[in-house]
Amino acid sequence: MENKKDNFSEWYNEIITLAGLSDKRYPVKGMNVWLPYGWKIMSLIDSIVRKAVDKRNFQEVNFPVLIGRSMLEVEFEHIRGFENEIYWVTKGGKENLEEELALRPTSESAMYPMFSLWVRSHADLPLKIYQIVSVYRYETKHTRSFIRIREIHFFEAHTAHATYEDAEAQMDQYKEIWREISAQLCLPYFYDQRPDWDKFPGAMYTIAFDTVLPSGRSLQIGTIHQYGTNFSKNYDIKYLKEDGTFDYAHQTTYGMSERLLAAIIGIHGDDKGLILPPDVAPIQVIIVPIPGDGVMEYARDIENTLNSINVRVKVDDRENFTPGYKFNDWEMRGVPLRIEIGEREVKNKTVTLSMRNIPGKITIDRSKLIYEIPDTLIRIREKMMDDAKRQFNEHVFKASSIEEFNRDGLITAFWCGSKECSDSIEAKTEKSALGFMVDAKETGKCVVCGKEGKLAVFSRSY
RNA sequence: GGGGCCGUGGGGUAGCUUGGUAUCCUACGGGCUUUGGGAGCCUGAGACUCCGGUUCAAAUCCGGACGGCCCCA
Repeated sequence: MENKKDNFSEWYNEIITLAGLSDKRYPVKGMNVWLPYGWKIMSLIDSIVRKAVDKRNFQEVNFPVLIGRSMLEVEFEHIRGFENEIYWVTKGGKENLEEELALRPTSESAMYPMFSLWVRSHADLPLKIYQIVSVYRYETKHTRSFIRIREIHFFEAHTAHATYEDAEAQMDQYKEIWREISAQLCLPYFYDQRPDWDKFPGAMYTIAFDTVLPSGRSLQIGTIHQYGTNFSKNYDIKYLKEDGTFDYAHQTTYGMSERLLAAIIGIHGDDKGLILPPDVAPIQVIIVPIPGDGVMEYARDIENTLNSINVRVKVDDRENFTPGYKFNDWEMRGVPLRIEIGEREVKNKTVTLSMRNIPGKITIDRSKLIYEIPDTLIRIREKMMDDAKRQFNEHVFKASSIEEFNRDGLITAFWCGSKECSDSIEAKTEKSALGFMVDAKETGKCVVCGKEGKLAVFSRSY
C-alpha cells in the first residue's frame, strides 16, 4: 500500500479502491459508483446529520432534480455563480423542449418559488427544511473521488425567518449542529468568513468550516450562508406581519457533502488503511474466530450479546482465509475494534480485544463485555479526535511575513481584507485567503500592505 | 486556448530503443493440504484503445482519431 505521508494523493486513491468505497471506472467523467461499503458509511454520516437537524425541528423534504430555465434565471447574481457548471436538459425524446431544464447545481431556485407559496404569514415562520440528494456541477477541473466530482451527494438545509435577528440566531444554531457532527466524525476545523468575492453567489456572507488534509491542502467541509432578504426579494417570499404590513423573509442555508467522507478517509487513515470513527463504521466490532473446538458457537453467542446492546457486529466466518489475512483485511477497512476468539478464550471464558488505533491486545472476561465494548468504542473515538487535533495543529502555522507562508498547511496571518493583497499572496505562495477567522479578536498589520488588518487563514485548497 | 507525458488481462506492470511465441505480481474459478498476524502446491480462464499506413510479419515504426494525466494561460 502507498505511503500516506509522502504520497498522499496516491494513497488516497488506492485506499478508496482497496476498501471498496467507490468505483471510478464508471464511463462518464466525474461520476463514480458508490460501492456497498462506501455507501453504508455515507448513509451513517447522513443519519448523524439527520438526527442533529431533526431534533432542532428541521423537516426533511425532497425536491425535483429538474429546474426550469426561467426559475433559475431570476435576474440577480446567484445564477452567475453557477452558469458555467450547469448541465442542461434540452430534449424530451427527439423533440426540443419548449423550456430547457437544468439539473440542480443547488436547490435555491427549485425551493424558493415554493417558499413563496408556502409562506403567507408570520405564523408560517420559521420554515426549516432540508434534503439529502444529488446535485450536479459540470466541473472542468481535475476530478477526485469524494472531493471534486460532477454528481455530488449533498445535504442542504434552507430556512426562512421573520427577522434578521432570527436568521442570525439560526446561523449560531448551525455552528452548534456542526460542533455536534464534527465531534462524532472526529474532524477538527476552522470557522472562517469567506471574502466577498468568494462567498456563495447571492449570499450576504458565507462562513465555511475548513479542515486540512495530510497533503497540507485545505478542504472545505461545510458552509453556512446568511442570505438576508437577497433571495426573498427575488423569489417574492413575503409574509403578513402581526401589524398587517408585509415584510420579506430572512433566509439562511447550510450545505455539506460527501467531502465529509473524504475528510474522514484523509485525516484518520494510516498505512494499513482506513480508520473509521465508531459512529460511522458499518461494522464497529469484527469477531475473528481462530478455528478450534467450540469456537464458532462461542463467537455466535458473543455476536448475539453485542447485537442486543445495538453494537454493529459481525463474525468473519469465511473459511478460505486465515486469521492473519482477516486481521489485515478488516484493519484496511477501518473497523475500529476487533475481537479474537480461539480455544484459549473459550476455555477461560474471555475475549481478546484489539483496537484499530491503539497498539496491543487486551484480554477481558466475557461477562464484562456489555460494559467494556461501548466504553472501548468511546475511547477509540476520543483517541481519534485527539490524534486528529494534533495532526491539524501540526499543519497550522502563524506567519508574520510572506516568506513564512512557504510551508504545507494552513497559514494564519494578519490581512487587510483587500483582493489585491490576497492576489499578491497567491502569486507568490500559491495560497489564497480562505477568509477571516470568525472567533479571532486580534488585530495587526497586513502582511502585504501593512495596513490595519485582522487574523485570516490562507492555504492552497482542494 | 498553448505545451508536455501516457494508453498492455479486473487492478498494478515488463516488453517498445534494435519488428517475429506478451513477463511478473495481485485479484478470480477448480482441487488437495492449511488456519493465534497477509499459507503452500497443482491447475484454469483472462489483455496489446481504435482506424489507416509501412512490412513476409506491428504491442513495438509512421499518420490520424478517441481517452486519461500533468503544467501554463
